[in-house]
Amino acid sequence: MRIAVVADGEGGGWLQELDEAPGPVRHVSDLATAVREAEHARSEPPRWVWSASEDLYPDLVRAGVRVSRCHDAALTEALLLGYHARHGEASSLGAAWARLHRLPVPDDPARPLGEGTTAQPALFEADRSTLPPGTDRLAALVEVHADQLRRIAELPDAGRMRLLAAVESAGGLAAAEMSHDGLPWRPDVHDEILTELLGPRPPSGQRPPVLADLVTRISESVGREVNPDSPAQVLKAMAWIGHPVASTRSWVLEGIDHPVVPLLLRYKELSRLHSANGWTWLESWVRQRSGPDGQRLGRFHPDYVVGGVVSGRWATRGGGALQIPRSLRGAVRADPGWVLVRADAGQLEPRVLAAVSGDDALAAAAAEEDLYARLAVHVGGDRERAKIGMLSAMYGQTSGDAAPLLATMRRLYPRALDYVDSAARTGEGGGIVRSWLGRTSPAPDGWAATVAGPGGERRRRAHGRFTRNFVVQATAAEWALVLLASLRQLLPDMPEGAGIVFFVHDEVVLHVPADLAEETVRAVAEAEARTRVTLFGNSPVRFPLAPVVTQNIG
DNA sequence: AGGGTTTGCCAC
DNA sequence: AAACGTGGCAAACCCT
Repeated sequence: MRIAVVADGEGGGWLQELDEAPGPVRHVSDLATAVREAEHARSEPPRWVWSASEDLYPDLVRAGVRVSRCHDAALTEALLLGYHARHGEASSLGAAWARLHRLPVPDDPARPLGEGTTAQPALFEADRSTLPPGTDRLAALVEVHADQLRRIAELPDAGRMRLLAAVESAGGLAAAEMSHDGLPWRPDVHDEILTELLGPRPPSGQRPPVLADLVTRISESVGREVNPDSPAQVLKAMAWIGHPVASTRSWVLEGIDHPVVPLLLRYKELSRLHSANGWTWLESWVRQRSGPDGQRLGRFHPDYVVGGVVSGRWATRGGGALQIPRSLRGAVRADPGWVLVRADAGQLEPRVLAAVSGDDALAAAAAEEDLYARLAVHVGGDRERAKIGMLSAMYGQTSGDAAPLLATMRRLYPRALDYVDSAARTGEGGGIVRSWLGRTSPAPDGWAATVAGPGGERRRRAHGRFTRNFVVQATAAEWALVLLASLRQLLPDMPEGAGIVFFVHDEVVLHVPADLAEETVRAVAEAEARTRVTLFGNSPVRFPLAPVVTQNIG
């Protein structure tokens, strides 16, 4: 059963059941309650059909309502446009409807601030769909939805795109829920870590003591004033002391034997921590004082952007949630009486390559807990070299040791290497490639001019590396989406705020009451099994997740 | 003053 | 060892 829904902007909305034929339109004055009731009315919950989870679902979640599944028209539209190499085009409901009626297509609306940073009451803002004023929005939604189902059915791999649309939509739900619940983050622990490394917090605008001291010592070592934050000044300083460098990147400086180098490297490391994730970050992104919205204290609320990356990985807006430095992970702590369950899909991309290419030898290695260790046995070398060889194949690296390693890989894993080499050739020719479920790489724009002009060969190669990596990275992102979708379904009933609280590409973190830890771990294992079979049937490839129950993930 | 670009580093 | 994919972000830099 599918139910189409649009909000009326006053807390209510219109619903319409979609069986073989659309049922009667029903207006409700309390949309959250109506959705909650419909969610539990049947043995199987409905699939909600709406313009965009991003627009409707945060309000529902704030009202304490969670839904099991949905069809997100905007995310689905973007997938379908992408399939036909039309990546840049607008994908909101209004745009899809306009294309259907051969009307001028409106641009997508600029996205409002994320749920993590705002806290408005649940009002179900009427319309971010860019439909023309006066349009029957429910009818337009039903029409676009039917059209999307038809367009999916026409594809050569309809079943795969149907799955992709479903898990992309589920990702939208999971993202809103995670943004709302937030990652438990202890400001006091964060402050301890910063103070330990940087010294006590300075007045705003000043350098922390440890950094200030390093600046002094760097200047003394060079023999004149240097602002290490300025690459230009560091370049001059290095030339001045007789060690000219082409750039001030850490790995370049590392090769230079001079007493100032360790000081500079230490400064870079700590300065990065201070500017990116220092006290200012803590105050901006972790709620420490209660407000009117009732959000929990000590939570980091990243604003996830589903479908924000061409490969299908998620992006985030603000707060840099996908780049939390390892040194700060200790600030992620379970509440008293609760635990964190962390599950990390190790070596995801080579496992994905083994599964999609059907390479028996690589699949055999990917049936093991440590794929690279097995590779090393095959290659007859050490694990580290085997890993470099594999990564070279997936990223298109050619420098350094890569060439001989790649030759070995090609001999041992011919089908796997064919798979990525073929994707690379397609990209070098300006073509498009697809993930396992049909997410499609964007066609390069202005290709003829790009290739003809100066640096054309270099750019051809670069695009080949992009498509080479795309077929693996995009499929890995699909694996993660199916896992998230499965996990949402399999988790036991949980109290408010419990569940998945963090997700980065191949790692999920759940925050649950301690007495639910065991069930949660079982659900993670079950979700992995379901994901593997859903995507790759009876492939021998395994995707070890090794869920760990902890108080902190540092 | 403010916007756009460059540099460099963080994550996977 | 060092330039190989996807990104976000901050500070310096460069321009209007």
